Amino acid sequence: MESCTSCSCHEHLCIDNIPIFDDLTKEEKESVMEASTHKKYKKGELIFTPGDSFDNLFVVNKGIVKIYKISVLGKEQILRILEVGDFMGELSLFSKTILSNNAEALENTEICIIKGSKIMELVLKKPEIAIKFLQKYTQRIEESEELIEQIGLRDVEQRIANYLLLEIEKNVIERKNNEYEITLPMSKKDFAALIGTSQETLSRKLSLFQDRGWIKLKEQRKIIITDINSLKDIN
Amino acid sequence: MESCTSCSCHEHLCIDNIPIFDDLTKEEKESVMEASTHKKYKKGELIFTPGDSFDNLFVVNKGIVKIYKISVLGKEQILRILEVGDFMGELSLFSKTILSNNAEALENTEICIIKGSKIMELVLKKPEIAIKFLQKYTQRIEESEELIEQIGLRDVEQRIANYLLLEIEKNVIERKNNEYEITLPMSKKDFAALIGTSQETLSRKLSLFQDRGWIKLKEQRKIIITDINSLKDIN
DNA sequence: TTTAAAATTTGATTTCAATCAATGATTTTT
DNA sequence: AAAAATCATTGATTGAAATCAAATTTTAAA
Repeated sequence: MESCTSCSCHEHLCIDNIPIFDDLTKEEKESVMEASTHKKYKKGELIFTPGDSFDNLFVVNKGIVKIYKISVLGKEQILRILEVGDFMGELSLFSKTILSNNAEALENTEICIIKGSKIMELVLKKPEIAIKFLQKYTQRIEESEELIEQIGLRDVEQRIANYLLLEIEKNVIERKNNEYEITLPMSKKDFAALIGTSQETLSRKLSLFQDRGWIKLKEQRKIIITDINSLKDIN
Repeated sequence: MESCTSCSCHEHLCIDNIPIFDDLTKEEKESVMEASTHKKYKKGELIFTPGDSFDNLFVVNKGIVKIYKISVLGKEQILRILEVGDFMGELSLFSKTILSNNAEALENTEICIIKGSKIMELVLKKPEIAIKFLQKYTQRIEESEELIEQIGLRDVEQRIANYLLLEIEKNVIERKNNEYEITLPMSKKDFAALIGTSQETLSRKLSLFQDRGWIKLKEQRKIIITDINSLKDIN
């Protein structure tokens, strides 16, 4: 693979960030990368909006992206948060759909854009890749259904508790006995939009959790869980 | 293909009901059917519940099935309604997931159960099948995300209107000028659980729509749309 | 058919969360 | 460092929909 001196991007990193392509040979990876470009987005910039129609896979190479829907009144519902290695735009990959979501960079972000035709070619040639995509899609469906469950069946306190517990499962830094420090990957405003509530209600509930001795609110995005069992109990 | 005299099922019908397998040869179809069994469920019977773990694809051959989640308080959230040709259990097909939803027959239903290993074999051999699964999954994700949008961003009136308009798009029997007759594939109770509201609220809103001259409520499951534009306007 | 069981509708009331409003705290920009 | 903008908290109020309760209607079963 050519070294990447003529551009500021990191081609070799991009595909290596996507677990789906792990099993490709070096040559195959290079061939995919040849069919791809890079793009940078500043914090707050829109990557795509409803009505756009691309035939590409967008891979997050650096930064964080939110995928969301927005109502005529301006209320947001976040569908998911993408971190490094996650991809988007897959919905128009195998059927020619028009995108119906918004994607916005939550911080300065680098996106690697892989041509859809290249992916299709790969899938047709290597069914194992197809299987991996199917597994990823399966996971996506499950996550969507869990969000439906949260919004449809749980109250705000339960949704917050659920989110915090999930964060502990993957991200945590344990401090001392049974204290866990979470750093939100987004603002509280976005956190509210993810769990389907308003920022005011979220703020009130988090204060309440603190009053109850379940959590400690540190910096804007830092929360220390002090009583994990109580969070589990309301769930 | 052997004629199906020794059993009451209709093996030849089953796979023919699934568009994904349209392009298979006769031999391939037979080979799939050999790896499948049939099962009948009475109205109200559970087909699977959370915690179950099958490695099979369940195809609806006759009847209607609801896939749903249920809260500790007994509140239901329907994720989707399956009609003839739709399938379920796909989430455990390509990754070994434990099922997290409930599936219940809404009327007497026949299910065709295809071994997961057979599907996997097919996908590995014929990438076109993989593509078709990917397209189907894409559609599933979109539908889930639309449900999230409905529940998260729209009020009950909008959700009802949206559902009615979607039904018109696919199922309608047009009567006379701009009047459309819809037959719900489920009870109003289930309709409520699908759009994330209570049966009482749904009933009130439908009566309100009727008072406004937008619809006429006929039999329990029959609704005549008399003013489609008003339904579109609140959406 | 009669009875029993569900499903639906309507009424009264409560509740959770949204909205409106204002202040305070952070972060970003100039 | 100051100014502007964004984000977060807290208070007061409203509102949409849930819940509780009971009556009707429809469907299924004896």
